[in-house]
Amino acid sequence: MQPVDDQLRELSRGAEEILLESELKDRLSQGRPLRIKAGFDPTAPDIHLGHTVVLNKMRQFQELGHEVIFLIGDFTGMIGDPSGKTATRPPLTPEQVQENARTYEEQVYKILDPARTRLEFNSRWMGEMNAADLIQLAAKHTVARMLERDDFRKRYESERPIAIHEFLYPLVQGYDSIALEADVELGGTDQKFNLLVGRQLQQTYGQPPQVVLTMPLLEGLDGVTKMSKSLDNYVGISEAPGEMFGKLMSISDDLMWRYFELLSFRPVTEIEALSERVSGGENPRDIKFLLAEEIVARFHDEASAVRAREEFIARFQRGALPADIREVRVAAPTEGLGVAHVLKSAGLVASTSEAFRMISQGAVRIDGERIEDRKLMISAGFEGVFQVGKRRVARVSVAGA
RNA sequence: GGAGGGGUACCCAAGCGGUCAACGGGGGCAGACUGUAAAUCUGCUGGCUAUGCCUUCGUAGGUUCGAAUCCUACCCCCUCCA
Repeated sequence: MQPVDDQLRELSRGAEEILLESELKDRLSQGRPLRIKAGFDPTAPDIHLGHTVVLNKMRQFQELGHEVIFLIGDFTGMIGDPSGKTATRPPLTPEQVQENARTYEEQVYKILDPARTRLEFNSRWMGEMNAADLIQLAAKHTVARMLERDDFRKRYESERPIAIHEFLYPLVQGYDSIALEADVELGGTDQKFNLLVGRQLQQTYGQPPQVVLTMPLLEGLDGVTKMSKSLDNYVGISEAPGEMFGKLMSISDDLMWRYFELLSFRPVTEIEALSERVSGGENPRDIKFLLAEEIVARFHDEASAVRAREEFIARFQRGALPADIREVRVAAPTEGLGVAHVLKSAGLVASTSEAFRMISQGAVRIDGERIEDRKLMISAGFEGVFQVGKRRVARVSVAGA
């Protein structure tokens, strides 16, 4: 194992908070592999880069020789965690949970080392708990302490309802730490309260309290709100290389540094050097290329990353067509079909109204030539590459009836 | 159970009898520019058999030449009282 100070430096990189750092140091000094716990809700099996911030940290622990436990909160998921939500989440069936867990595994092992990851489900111990056990657990914590949690307190003060089971949720999560005898628990900053409950409960159950390590929430592509699927500002880790590369290139030059900090495996010193190169007048785009390539290579491979970059340059710098163009056949009467209808049938626009709008804005091209006549008829038998803007392309063949 | 406020396009939000397919902002899309799908600027942002027509302002009716705007009923949300 590496020296404690080296480990500590590595582990605190990018971390929002470590409670308590001195305790982490002590545990690392024991020279044994620590049990690292991180819990995941089985409701969102489509992992995006935002989720990987914590996964990256888990991986670091693995690389340092610690035991990482990937805990799927199937029991809690079946109840539904309503915290911070406006609407109650629909509870999941056991089948859905199983299905989601499988999807999770496939995706998560792109970052984690499967050989060094222990997969657990909290139903293993929670499923056996009876009402008396649960009440006993509930007796270990007080309402006042629950109300310390920001969202509970706000709701309580503004007289909005808090259901009793919402209080149970952090308790169950804390109990997971007891069942696993966790040394460290990782989570996003939004999990801080729950993680701290775990610390407190472990102590009442006679265990040393776990170290809590929180990671910041990654901003989405817009750079403002946190990355989430519902806001559609995310990069899914299963996305195609080209798509992933393009999305990463679309982030603002400022946001790029945040992504480097939280997503890149490059050493901090190297990132600082990159930053200086930009200050020195280098094109930030080229630095962004490095980021996009690293990420694409991580979830696909090096070759795909290089190809994605080359295609990006060809397409957006030189205006070339993408490598694979979707082929579409559109049926037309013998007298032909208006452009707007061809575009709509080919799925390049949502409606003929949109097609007309795009034409009037100069966004439509056929075989590279800009179309200005909205009444243009495309005759049966015509075949060509239709473009709407830079990103929507299809090779359309118009077949006679 | 009582009193009051509100439901408008993807989101927020104006409009409160005709000039409203509906101000403004956000988001999105497109164009220009560019060393980037950065930044910036400009435009667009209901549908269609398209310079006209059709459907939209919680739902269903009604008044009116004419309603998102007025009336009635219903549904939903919020605040206060009990």
